[in-house]
This record gives sequence, C-alpha cells and structure tokens, in this order.
Amino acid sequence: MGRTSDARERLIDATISLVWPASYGVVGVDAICEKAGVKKGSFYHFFSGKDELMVAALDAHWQNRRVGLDRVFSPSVPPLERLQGYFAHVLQRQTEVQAKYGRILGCFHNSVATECIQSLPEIAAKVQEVLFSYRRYLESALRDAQAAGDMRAGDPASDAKTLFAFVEGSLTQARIHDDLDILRRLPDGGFALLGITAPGAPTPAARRPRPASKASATGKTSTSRKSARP
Amino acid sequence: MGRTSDARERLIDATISLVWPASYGVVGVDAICEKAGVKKGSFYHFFSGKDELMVAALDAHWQNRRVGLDRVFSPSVPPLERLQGYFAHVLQRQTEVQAKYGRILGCFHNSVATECIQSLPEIAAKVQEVLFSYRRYLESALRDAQAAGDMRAGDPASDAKTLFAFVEGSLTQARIHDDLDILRRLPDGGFALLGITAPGAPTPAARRPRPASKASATGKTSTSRKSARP
DNA sequence: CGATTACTAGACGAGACGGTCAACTAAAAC
DNA sequence: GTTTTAGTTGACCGTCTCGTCTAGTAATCG
Repeated sequence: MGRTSDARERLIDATISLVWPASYGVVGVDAICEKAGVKKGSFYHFFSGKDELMVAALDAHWQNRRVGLDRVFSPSVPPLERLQGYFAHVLQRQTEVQAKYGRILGCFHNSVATECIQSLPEIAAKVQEVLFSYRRYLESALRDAQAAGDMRAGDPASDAKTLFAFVEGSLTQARIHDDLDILRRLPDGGFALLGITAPGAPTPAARRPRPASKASATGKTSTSRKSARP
Repeated sequence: MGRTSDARERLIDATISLVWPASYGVVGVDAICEKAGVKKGSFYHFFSGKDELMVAALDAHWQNRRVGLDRVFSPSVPPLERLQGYFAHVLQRQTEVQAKYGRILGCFHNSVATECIQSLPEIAAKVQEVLFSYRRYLESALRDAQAAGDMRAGDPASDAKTLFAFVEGSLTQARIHDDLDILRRLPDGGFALLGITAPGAPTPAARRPRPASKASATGKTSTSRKSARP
C-alpha cells in the first residue's frame, strides 16, 4: 500500500560510487542525495542517518561481490584452480573498476574498515563481519586443497588469514599507486605464500611471459596452467 | 629574533596521535589545537592549513621511523637477517603502539594514503613519496640477498613490492581486527613469499634475548630454521 | 633602552554539516 | 471514490568546520 520507490537503492548506489573512490568522512549526505536525485526528506525516510546508510551500502556491495565469489570458489572446481581463478578475478575486477572510475580503488570494505574501525562502531562491526565472511572463501579452498594433498599441512584458518592479508595488501598498494601490475603478481605471490611451487603445471614462463602472448588486460596470468587435478 | 616556541612540534605530535587511531577526515583543527595546547591563531602562524600540517606530520613520523629502519637494515647485517630483524621490528612496534594507544593501529602512512589518495593531492604526493622510500629498504636488502646467493634470482624491485604489499596488508589486518597474531606470521609468510625456505641462522635468540624462549610476544615465529649461511 | 620580530590570544564569520519537520502527493486497497 | 499509507518536498535549525583578523605579548637585537 502507498507508493513504491527505488530511492533507497539509488541512495545506496550513490553512496558506493562516492565513498569508494574517496572516503566515508569526506562524502556528505547532501552530496549523496544530489547524486542519487533524492531529497533530504526522502533520505531520512529510508535511513535513520549517515551511518545506517553506510552499513546498508556495505551490505549491498558485499551481496554483489558474493555472486562472483560463489562462482569462482565453486566446490566443483579443484581447490588450487579456485585460487587461480580468484587471483584472476581480483585483477579483472580492478581492471573494470579502473575503467569505470578512472583509477584503481582496491577493496571497498578494506578502505572503509581502515578509516572507520576506531570511531564508528556500527560500521566497524559490519565491515568486520563482511571481511570475515570473505576470508572464509579462502579458508574453505585451502582446507580442500589440504585434504586433496595439493599443499602442505597446516592450519587453513591461519593460512587464509595470511593469504588474505597479502591479497588485501596488494589491493591497497594497487589503489595507492594506481598500478595494476601489483595485482598481476598475485598468483605467483599467493602460491609462494602457501608453499605451493607448482600450482597446476610447471608454472611455465610464469613471471612476465611476454613470449609472443599478449597477456590480456582482463587478468589471465599465465596462459597455460594445467589443471591441478586431472 | 623574536621569541621561540615548540608549538609547531606539539601540533605535529598531536596530529599524529589523533589522526593515526582515527582518520584524517574525522579529526578537526580545533581538536588538534586543543590536544597540543595551542590556540587557533598560533596554528595558522605555523601552518597555512590542515593539509600542510598533515604533510608535516607525515614527514615527521617518517623521520622517526627511519632511525629504526636504518638500524634494522644496516648493511653490516647479513641481508636475510635484516629481513628477520625487520619482521620482528614491525611486531615489536605494534606491540608498543597497542600499549600506548589501546589498540593496534597498523601503518600510519598506509592508512592516510588509503583515505587521502583521491581527494587531497598534496597529502597523496607526500604519502607516496614516503611509502616509496620505505620500500627501498626492502629492495636493497633483497638485492643484497640475491647478490649473496641467499635467494633465487629475480627482480628485487618487483619482489620488494610484493613483500611490501604483504607486510602492509598484514598491518592493516592487524589494525582492523586488533590482532597481533597476524604479525607473528610475518617471518614465515615473508620468507615463503620470497621462496626462501631456510632464512638466517636457527633464528638464534637473536631478537629479544629470552633464552628459554616460548615464543615471546615480540616475534619469534618458528623456533627451528636452519642457517642459510654458516 | 627602544625597536624589531616571533609568537600568542581568542573573538569572529561564512559556509557546510547532519538532521528535523510539517505539509504535500500519489499509488494501492477497499 | 474514498481511505490508507508510502513516499516526497524543501525550508529550516543548531552545531561544527576551517580559516581570518586584529590586538597583544615576550624575547632578541642594536
């Protein structure tokens, strides 16, 4: 009953597109409203305040991320290939982000977390929850890899934290220097971190191949990795 | 001529101690002035504005960091031991930070960079400069390690970027989750990343003496590494 | 000493901030 | 078509923001 509206979604989209490149603190409610084409009054009809909007935006962004991660981390794929696919996915995504926003932005949740962890408890809680869920994808893949004998024994939770730190660190460096190359080294670094010398195949021209192949901009690292499990 | 004052230094100290735990955006000039015990008029006598103060604070903090890094990365120490010492240094520093601020804060420059890279060009430039200088310490150690035959061949600049991403990522995760354990895995992860299986000596009681050691809080990782150099 | 200079003091202003409100509109339910 | 209710509008408010400005104070120099 009453009329319907997509103002809520527009506000969330506007929030992501304004906060991600900049920061939570520097983006005001007025700017978000203007970008979304929503008046102040409507804003406060949907949200109790800026913080609640931000929590909703973090959640919405995470829901979007999840569909890609569910695909990449599908249990139908051999665990080491999941990781391979994940590294490529990260690079591809940031390539798209660069095209859309004009620069690399890194991980939205990580940036917001760094900024808000201290002074905004509700946002901090949400962002921690998301990052925790995120890390579980890695943890699960590592556990499967161990079970399959694809990597050395160890605590998957601990390894996931380490790997996650590396990925997030690479994303942040990519953001700071607006440099995609850092993300191209994700596979080599990631597998080295886990003590996996040959992810699938011999890790062929592994480094920067550049033989004749022209590494596509979307993220295939080495063009010829073989399946980790036949 | 005229009178002297340490207000400038007090303002810089106050800036670091307020911005580091929180963020640049959320800390106001008034708060900084109050913390420093300096009035507005004096503030604008020393600085043209908030941005310039921030640049000065970033520089001052970097100068402080440098003395520790110069010690840790002394060319008189074998390259792999420098890295070992560096990882321990990071952990020890954050332990001190936790004691002083009540929580882990991670890397000051990295946090500010993430927040300011887009909208504040002067701060962005300064922070990039500092992070670049920082990375050179790693690069130099890696180059020496290679020259000494302590690690596989490769581009030291590239390896340094990868390692730096891992360290910064670990620091950020430590900040977000207020968890020192992530930093305790720095040596294992760092050396694995570089493909080094056996770093320096048995990693002697080297760092924190702690003879009958049971992984002291400052950084012993694994107790049994074999010497890479007799 | 008096003059010059470096610093201090704090009231002030313009504007942006997050947030409120009461009147209004339009769609859906009946 | 009337009622109900979700959504819209934009003026408004108190507060906080960065930054200005003028008047004043203390140290150093000649």
